[in-house]
Amino acid sequence: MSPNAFLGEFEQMVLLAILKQGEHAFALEVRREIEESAHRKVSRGAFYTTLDRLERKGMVEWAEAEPTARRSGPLRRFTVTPEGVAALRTSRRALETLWNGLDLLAEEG
Amino acid sequence: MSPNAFLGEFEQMVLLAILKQGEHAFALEVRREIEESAHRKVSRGAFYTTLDRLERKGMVEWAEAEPTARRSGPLRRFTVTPEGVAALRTSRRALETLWNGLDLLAEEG
DNA sequence: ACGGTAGTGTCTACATCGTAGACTTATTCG
DNA sequence: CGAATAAGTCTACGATGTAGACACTACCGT
Repeated sequence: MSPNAFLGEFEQMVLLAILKQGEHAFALEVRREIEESAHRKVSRGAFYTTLDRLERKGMVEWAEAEPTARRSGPLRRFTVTPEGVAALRTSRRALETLWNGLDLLAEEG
Repeated sequence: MSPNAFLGEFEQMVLLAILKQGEHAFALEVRREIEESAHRKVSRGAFYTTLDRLERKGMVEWAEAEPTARRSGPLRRFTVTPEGVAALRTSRRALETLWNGLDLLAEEG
């Protein structure tokens, strides 16, 4: 994979939300996870566009699942690849290092 | 301030690096701080462009300083505003919440 | 003194990421 | 059947990330 495995912040959130749902997460649950954790609305467009980009980077994979209720079309279940986990780690470390020593700032308000 | 106080990842890094340098940080030192912490090159263009955008958002302020050595033109010293600190906190919390419970993933490699 | 070199900062241009909303297709309910 | 609902696709555009060429000034060596 390209060494330029940079991840945007929203991309990180999507990856993390998938991981939190355990293997083979469903879209709806992932979106809900992000909305609750980040306290912000996530539109379908934003969500799927980001998911597609992550797939193109090889950080996410998905498989179809059988429809279960009130749905149609292909139902996807997502998984984060090892590359995705590695990229996540890299991004986190960079920020952690910078935050190091400034943690007091993170506590207030 | 606008509710749209979103910060990109690089913007966060710039803000944090300024804070780490203490009040009135110099550009060179801030850049170096980022390069060392994130292990990546930071071009002048990327750096100043981001700084200007942060200033427009009211998250960074700067003042001129007297030249000290081997320099020319206006020498700037940067400061993060309270709004900047608040935005930083918000961004951090969103990701922290998502990382919560996945910390094992951050440790390996 | 003069050109080379280095330290700042500006400007332009483009790639990538973030985001909304309309559109499509298919299922359930009345 | 038609209305309401759900999952996913597509298009388009604004916000961020990033590089490199320019311009200006100060120091150095010859």
